[in-house]
Amino acid sequence: MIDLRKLREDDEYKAGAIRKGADAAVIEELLASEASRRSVQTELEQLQAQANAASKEIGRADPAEREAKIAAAGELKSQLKDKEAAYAEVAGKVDELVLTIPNPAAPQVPDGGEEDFELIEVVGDTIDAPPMDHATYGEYMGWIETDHAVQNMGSRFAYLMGAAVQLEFALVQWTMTKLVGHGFTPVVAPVLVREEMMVDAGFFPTDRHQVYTVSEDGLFLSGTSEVALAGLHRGDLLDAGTTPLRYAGFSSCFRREAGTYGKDTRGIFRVHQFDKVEMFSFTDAESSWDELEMLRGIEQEILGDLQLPYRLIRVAAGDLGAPAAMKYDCEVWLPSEGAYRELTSTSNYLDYSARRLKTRIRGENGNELAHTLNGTACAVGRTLVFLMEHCQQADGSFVVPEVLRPFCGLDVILPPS
RNA sequence: GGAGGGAUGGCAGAGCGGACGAAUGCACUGGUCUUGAAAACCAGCGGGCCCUCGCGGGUCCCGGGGGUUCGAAUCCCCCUCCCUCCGCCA
Repeated sequence: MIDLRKLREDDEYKAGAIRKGADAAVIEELLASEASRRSVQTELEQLQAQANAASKEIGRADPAEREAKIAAAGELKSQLKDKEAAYAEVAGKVDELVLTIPNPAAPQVPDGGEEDFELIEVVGDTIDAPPMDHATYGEYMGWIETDHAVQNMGSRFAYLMGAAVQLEFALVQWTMTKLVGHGFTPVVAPVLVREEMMVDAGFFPTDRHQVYTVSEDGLFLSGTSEVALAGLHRGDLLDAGTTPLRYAGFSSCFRREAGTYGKDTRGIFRVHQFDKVEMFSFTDAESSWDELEMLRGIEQEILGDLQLPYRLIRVAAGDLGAPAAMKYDCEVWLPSEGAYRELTSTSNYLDYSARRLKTRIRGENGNELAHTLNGTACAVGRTLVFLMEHCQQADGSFVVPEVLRPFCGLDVILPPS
């Protein structure tokens, strides 16, 4: 949730929201509602003060005077009811509108949409397409089964099988080990969450269409463990000095992929269910930008260790998603497509999500909202996609990246004879 | 899934319609005492929002949301969670 006071007072903040596609008219409507809410609140509180005083008097009054005083207080009560209704109406308007305003883009974020990113760094050399793209190769190796998956579960589902499963767990274990070394607390996060959690983490109402609903129980399947990790300090007032708090969450992730018909339909590049190791940090307001650089560094370290060629970009304002103020993407070279495709991403949400989560830090001069950040450590399925093309040899064998070998006990995986 | 019992400040725990934002203890902070510490004593010791340059003031919050009442931590309804017993289960 945005900072209403800042939206009112800071023009650059407001401009940042508009750069992300927020409707300027809606923002003005929100600001007008909020101004009206404040004035109604003051009036309401004055009435409440009168009513409270009147009631207290009744408690102290002589029994003889009570009846008259109760009648007088009853008069106030009806006024109060009207004012309460007026307040509820204007507050409801503010609450409704405020959730629709995205977190303003930070000043350093470029304008524009998907194509308008800022290229920061290109690492490693691109290679030519291997004999088989990942989908063909996955089927060839017996690693990806989609025929029955489609019949049983529908499109965009796959069975992962054979040595690919060992690679999957090796990636998870290797990543977790690395993150523990960086001071992260490992977490296996619940995937089903309540609606309030989705709202507080910043996913509802804007991304509701992307989320699977378990309506009978009022639960939602989260698209990333970020949701549950954000909830780890929901409502907490943290002591200064306890941050940063860093968590490495593992979970399966579920996405409806609405509106992506016909896009990335082959193999497992874009599926409804995948596993992911996610980094999540709670920091104070002063250190979140440094933290973002640290998360970015870990992502680059992981890609470097896997020897995947990639480019680092700063995502443009229009492509940030509602809660991020700034986002880096690491796009890895996908040889079969001759293009860089997104593998990992890290964002600074500033206090946008913490405001709803009510995650605060006790400070010398009052309490302040925490900042939250997240970053992909390893999107397992998609990492396998890239590995299947980069580690694929001319003879069809698969050379396991060196860093993973201790974690799966595999070195070279031979094709079926 | 069935039957009961609960949810109060950092923790423990009173209060069960009227001066209660809430006793008391512990923890914590400052002070007195002490060579120093402990003990003892004194004081302080929530959160959100609004108004105010500030001092300060107001309001809301006793799991969450509604309701009754002049007045609710206290009474009623719904929800969530926890505990005990039974059933089921990896």
